[in-house]
Amino acid sequence: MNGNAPTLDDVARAAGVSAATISRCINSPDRVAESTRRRVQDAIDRLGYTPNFGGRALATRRTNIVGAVIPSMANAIFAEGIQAFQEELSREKVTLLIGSSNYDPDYEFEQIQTLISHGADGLLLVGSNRPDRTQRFLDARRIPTLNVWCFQPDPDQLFVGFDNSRAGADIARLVIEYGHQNLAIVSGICEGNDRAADRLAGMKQAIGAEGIDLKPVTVLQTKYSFEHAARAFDTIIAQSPRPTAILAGNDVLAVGLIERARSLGFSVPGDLSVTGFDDISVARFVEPGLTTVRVPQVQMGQRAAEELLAEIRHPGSGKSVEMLTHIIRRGSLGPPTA
Amino acid sequence: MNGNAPTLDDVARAAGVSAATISRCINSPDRVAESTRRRVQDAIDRLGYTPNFGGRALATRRTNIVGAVIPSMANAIFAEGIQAFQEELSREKVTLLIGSSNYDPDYEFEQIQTLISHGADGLLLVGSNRPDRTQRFLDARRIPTLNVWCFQPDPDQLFVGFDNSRAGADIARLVIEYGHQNLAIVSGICEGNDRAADRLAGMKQAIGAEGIDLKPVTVLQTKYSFEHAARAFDTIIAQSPRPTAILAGNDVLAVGLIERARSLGFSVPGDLSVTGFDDISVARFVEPGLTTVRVPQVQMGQRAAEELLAEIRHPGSGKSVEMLTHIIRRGSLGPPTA
DNA sequence: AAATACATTGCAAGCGCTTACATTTTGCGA
DNA sequence: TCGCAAAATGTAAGCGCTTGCAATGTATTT
Repeated sequence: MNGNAPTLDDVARAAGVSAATISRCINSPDRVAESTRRRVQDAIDRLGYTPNFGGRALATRRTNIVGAVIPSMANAIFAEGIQAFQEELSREKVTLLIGSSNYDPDYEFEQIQTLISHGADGLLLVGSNRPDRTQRFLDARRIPTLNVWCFQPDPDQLFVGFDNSRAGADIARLVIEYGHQNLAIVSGICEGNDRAADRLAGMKQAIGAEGIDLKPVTVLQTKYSFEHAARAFDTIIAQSPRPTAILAGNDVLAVGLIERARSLGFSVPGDLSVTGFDDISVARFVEPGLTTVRVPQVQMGQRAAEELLAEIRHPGSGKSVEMLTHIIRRGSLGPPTA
Repeated sequence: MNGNAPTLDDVARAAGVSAATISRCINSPDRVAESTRRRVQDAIDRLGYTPNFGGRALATRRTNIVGAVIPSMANAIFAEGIQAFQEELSREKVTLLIGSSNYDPDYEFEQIQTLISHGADGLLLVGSNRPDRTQRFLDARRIPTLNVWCFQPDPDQLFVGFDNSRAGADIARLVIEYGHQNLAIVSGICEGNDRAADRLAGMKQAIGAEGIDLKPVTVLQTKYSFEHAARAFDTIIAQSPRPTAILAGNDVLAVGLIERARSLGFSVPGDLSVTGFDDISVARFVEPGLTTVRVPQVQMGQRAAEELLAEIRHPGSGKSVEMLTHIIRRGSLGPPTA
């Protein structure tokens, strides 16, 4: 904190009223006479007073902080959603504390603990499968928690997300409709990442259901970075027969694949089709544009804020909501060339 | 907060000692006998106790929170630096609260106030020119503040950044060295953004110094987005004579320009060279790779954390540090074709 | 064995705020 | 003008924690 911050008492003295009145001025202005309110506001402005957070937290047993732990800040995947989430929160004067877990469950747990001990009234988490230890901690502390980016019909947990598996199946089916028989999948790393796992499962299931033999389908799991995607591309392109389409587990991978393909002289989708997942903003700007699954990030962020706040204010009142994804067709998926 | 959280007193009772001892166990374990410490630790674990943040903040007048206000979370520009900043902080058990200002000075002020009232011990801000109102507030509260992404030799303020103007001049000079005479600049919006303004000023100054007439140089200011860059490209490409090189104010703009150029059938750098600024991760992955100014983000984030913490713990001890940028040459800049 | 130093622990005040309750002021009808 | 309800304000008790100081216990020295 900081030594010269004026306190309620300072303001009270300056305005010639009691501390309680100042407090009321701030928290329920309508319980204070117009004239005093003006005088108080004046003093507040003059002194540059800001309520001390610790004191308030202590007294109300509420912090008006909600925490979010996202897997990564380094790419744009969560940026828009979080931004929307934050905007919605700040409309309600609640502050967002963000931690990032780097896709590591242990680190996620640490971040959660930090957030909680800093008084978060509620938590936004990405995905839903976490270690027992984490889940037990959450349960024990009865922290309102909402999971995004996934959806399960589970009455004990709150979700604002979508069915990754179904979306994965959708895009796989589309690729097959285009006539591709010879596929490869570049997935994110599934361990500890239910979104990646579900997407992959959905893709595989759809591929199998369409009567394509899954065995020869190359499936790679790799980190979400352009570099890793490029390396995955090199592996895949060495196969024979060479796949005519690559399904990527997200757009970062897909863009990495496309860039690598083109810099090696392959044409997309001429020699090779690529599909993505997420529809982040680069998806529209790579050449060719990425055919991908659109995730309603902004809407998801907003709705998550609403439901989480509801749950915080009236436990039990938050509702799970399933959002729909749809496929955005751009140029990166075309028919295979025989 | 949350009703069932155990308090110090609970632990004290469980361990059969006084609250003070528990507190000491946590904060200065060496002032407590080995045996008691074990007993206390036991009780803490058993009860799942976590210190209440508000109480602690109130008692110590320290929150161990530092705040950062970045202009935007929606693109990757600040992501790496902030990530590095956060990692450095968490090594010291300090938590980072992030706000984003959307490049709006008013909103920045609001975010700063929120951060302060939530008890931030110090602040990381991007750039240094802010409205008087903001600066006055900061001064009045004597909040340790550190500015990144820019550098000025000002003993009253703390900087960990670099000279945008010089870097802008550097890259402009390089473009001219390649033989370009007919230039355009697509800058970020300079109002309220000293980095953008400095970069632009540096570019102009270098261009003038190299004996090129500045008047006909098209200078556009636009928002940092692919879309806006694409629109700027359309304006520029309609000029005659058509510029042979476009200097972009940052990589987002540059990538947007390149993508737009290529999708309209122009070759880069054949028909047109493009340079960027920042060296964000896409810069390496667009086709062609972006020739740009490398900003040592990670290093900047780390160093900023160190200096800000120093300033917080011992006011006056934080040091400003100027970092160096250098140009990364990739394929997007080539000689003009006559 | 007494005196001393030091390590360990407890006591209690107070950090800045909210809020139930008590008190004062105001406005209005009779 | 008085009485009374309602509105406005004040009083004071904590919220959970840290920390200076006091009290106790233990080891060391003479």
